[in-house]
Amino acid sequence: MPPLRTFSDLKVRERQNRQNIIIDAAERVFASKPFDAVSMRDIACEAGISHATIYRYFPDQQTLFMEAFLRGVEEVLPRIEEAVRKNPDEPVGAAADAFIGFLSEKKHYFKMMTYFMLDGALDPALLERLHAAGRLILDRFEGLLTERGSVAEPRIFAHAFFASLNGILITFRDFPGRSGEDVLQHMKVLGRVVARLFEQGMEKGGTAVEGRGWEEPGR
Amino acid sequence: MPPLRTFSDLKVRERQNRQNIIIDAAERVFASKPFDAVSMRDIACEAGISHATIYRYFPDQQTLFMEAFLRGVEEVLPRIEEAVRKNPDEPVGAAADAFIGFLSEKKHYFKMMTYFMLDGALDPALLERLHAAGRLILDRFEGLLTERGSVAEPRIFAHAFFASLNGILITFRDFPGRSGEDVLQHMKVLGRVVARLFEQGMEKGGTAVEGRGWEEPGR
DNA sequence: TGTACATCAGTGAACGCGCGTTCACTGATGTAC
DNA sequence: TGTACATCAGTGAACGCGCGTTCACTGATGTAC
Repeated sequence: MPPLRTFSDLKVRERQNRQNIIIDAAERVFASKPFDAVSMRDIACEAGISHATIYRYFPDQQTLFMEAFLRGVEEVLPRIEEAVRKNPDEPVGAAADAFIGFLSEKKHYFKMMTYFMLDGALDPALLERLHAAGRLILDRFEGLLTERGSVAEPRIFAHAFFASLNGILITFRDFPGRSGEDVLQHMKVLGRVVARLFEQGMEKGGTAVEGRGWEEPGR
Repeated sequence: MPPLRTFSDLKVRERQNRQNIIIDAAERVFASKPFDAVSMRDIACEAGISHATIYRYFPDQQTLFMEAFLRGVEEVLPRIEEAVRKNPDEPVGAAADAFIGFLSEKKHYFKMMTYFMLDGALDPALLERLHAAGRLILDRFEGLLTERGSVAEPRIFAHAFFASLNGILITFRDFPGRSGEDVLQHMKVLGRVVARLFEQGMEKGGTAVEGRGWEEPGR
């Protein structure tokens, strides 16, 4: 956080603080009810302001949602780093564990990610921010995998690994009649299985499946 | 289809036909616009009836959606069988390919599946039908995997494989600035990578990751 | 053959609701002269 | 010191919309007597 030198700086900071309070409120609301049921009025109520006030800080709902989501990405990366640091003998498994643990604990981030991925009618500028965030995670996964061995197309493996972890989260979250603890345990087991398979694949080396190259947009 | 012996049979059949027309219309609407944007009025319009008429055939929206979705499951299984039959030397990869190809072609089924999995507020009876459908697919995947080798907990591997394929679909569908053909190609490559890793894991044998047992509900 | 009745597909209008967003306005604070 | 003005956070009411669902009703068909 840059120091405050002028009254003008303070004004900007205060505005940012107010924006943050709204995002905080949005996260709490997202955490408390299904995604579809979250309205601007709910968020405003949680933040203790009128719903009209939100529009003084965010141009529309999608932007607010995206800001809230991007916080999740900022948070998950340090979690992965920490897990890798603590488990140097099985970094991929630890990363999978951290990823699943975090997105399972903070379900609203995952719900938002799924929503954004699924609906597709996002403003292009917001979409680019979403993909930039995805690329950060892919970069980290690719780094972890290439430490275990060398394949012709490591990025493909990173894509597949990332997708697998997402799939575990979407397929098994909210399994009915299970405690949250059991579900988390099961998802983590699946994450370990996948991580081990990818590690073995990297150690075995060789080429990825034959197929055309694939450039991520904006890379 | 059972033969028609009585006028009463015919009446039942005709009612089923009308239900099917509504479900057909629903699928066409789902295929044409984002999930959130599909309304009962749209579906009625597509079927050429008043929206009130739908309620003479389905008690509510969720039930109609679920009926439409379950058709997808009925369709995907034969596709998998056919792919396996045609590619006896790499059944897992062929199954992954068929699964991804089908759900990518019929995007609305996948959208519905994601919606149901994500939102969680389903009627219990409908939820059970959803899980029964999932179990059918898991059974088939488990069978394919165990043909390649033996592990302590094959069901865990089937779960992870199923989840990975779902993850590929949700993570990479609607990649912006790509033709549908490119995206499908990429997803299929990822599916092959995952399939090969699972095959290798099964061939290598051994135990799944340590973890508590996991019983699917209703099994 | 004729009449009264039952069944049921189908319908347009209406209900009640909640949504995202906008607007005209208030009121507090700081500034220029 | 006082006054006119500018800025801007915040607001309640309203707009316009579309949704899922229900309701009272029509009209066609078959049935009982």
